[in-house]
Amino acid sequence: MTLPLRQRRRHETALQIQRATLELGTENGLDHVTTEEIAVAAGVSTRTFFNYFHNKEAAAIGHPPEFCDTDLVALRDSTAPLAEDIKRLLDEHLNKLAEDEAILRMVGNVLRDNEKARGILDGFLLSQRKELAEVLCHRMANRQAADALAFITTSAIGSAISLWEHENNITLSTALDRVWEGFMDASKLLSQRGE
Amino acid sequence: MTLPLRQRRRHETALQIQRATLELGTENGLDHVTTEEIAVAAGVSTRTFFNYFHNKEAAAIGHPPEFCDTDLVALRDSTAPLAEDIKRLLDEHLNKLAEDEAILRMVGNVLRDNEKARGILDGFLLSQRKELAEVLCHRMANRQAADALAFITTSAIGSAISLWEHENNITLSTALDRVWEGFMDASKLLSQRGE
DNA sequence: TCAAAATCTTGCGCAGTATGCAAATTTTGC
DNA sequence: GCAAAATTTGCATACTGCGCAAGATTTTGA
Repeated sequence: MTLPLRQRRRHETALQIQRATLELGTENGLDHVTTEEIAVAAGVSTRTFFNYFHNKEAAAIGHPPEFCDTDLVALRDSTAPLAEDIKRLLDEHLNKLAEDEAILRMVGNVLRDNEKARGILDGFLLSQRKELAEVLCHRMANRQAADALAFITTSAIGSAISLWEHENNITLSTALDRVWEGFMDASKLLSQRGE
Repeated sequence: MTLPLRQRRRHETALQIQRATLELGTENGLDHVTTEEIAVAAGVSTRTFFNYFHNKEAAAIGHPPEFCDTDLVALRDSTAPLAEDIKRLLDEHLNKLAEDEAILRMVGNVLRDNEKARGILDGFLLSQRKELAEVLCHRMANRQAADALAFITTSAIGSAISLWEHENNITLSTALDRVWEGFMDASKLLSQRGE
């Protein structure tokens, strides 16, 4: 836990920049705030801003948490029903996301009307999906099915966050429950009388 | 079929710009080509380029086909098994996409390493997903399940294209078959012993 | 058929984005 | 403390995207 000063500073500055970006960005939309304004608000020079992030959209997204390695291993080796195991992984992951709801909400605001930010987030999801598909391959022979499950799983996270944003008085956790239930219902509907 | 000259011109110029963008973009990556180069290649001024598209990434994506209205109505009103109906919709849609495989392949190239372009495409998919979820709501009580199905459906298109790009000697249609089979398998796996 | 109205193209100018480079500053290890 | 390593910063530069107004083209309607 005792990282060198330099690394702690770096981490902290990155967070400050992300916060400044999100706060200014949620007010009037990220497109209407300049990188210079963000840099000033974060207390660094414009040039330094670009040392931390390639662009303001990346700064808004920041460094979202990845799937926890131990959770992935648990998913790979478990023999419980697949749906239960995946749901457990999602619950764990959402707990991490729920640690800073303020940021999560602001990220949502920015994503709503910024295509570039969505693209950047999409990149993150893509790599998570790949990682997950790799793990799921160990539990099923069919590669395409593993990809499909990975797709369903990662998109459940986004759907849950979206539901949590739009409904009032709902926790992230119950939002995920509702979304997951929807996916389970959808699975049943698709399986019915399928050839 | 006899549109005014102005509209036909407009449509044609848009296509020329898209082609120029994709051809230059696939060579060295879209980031390494300037809007001015694209404009020159397309035979218009830089300013006109921006009259047609907000940015070069949007020019690369162009105006992808949407779900056909009659197909959507058919899906809504059919009483056949849901999986069959959705597959039929997807087949129709992919046929339209397959009409210009050259463009489709170049779009894929550009998307691979351009976040902004992915974000723009994501916006298209989002609206398609909404449209589809609206339709699916008529066939099931559960809103979340409709959203989930819409998600699965639209992502099958992307997966199919991706598979078609990476495997040699495979048609778009058979790529979709494989992907869809994967989704069906995934559905069955999720349904097994689910509470 | 022709002139007015509507629409489109283009050049110019300007604010903002992003990066390379080198000097100044800060942190680290000793 | 001090030299080496890493970081921040200002400056220069190329590119993006759009407002504006002038000029060109197409459509409309008599």
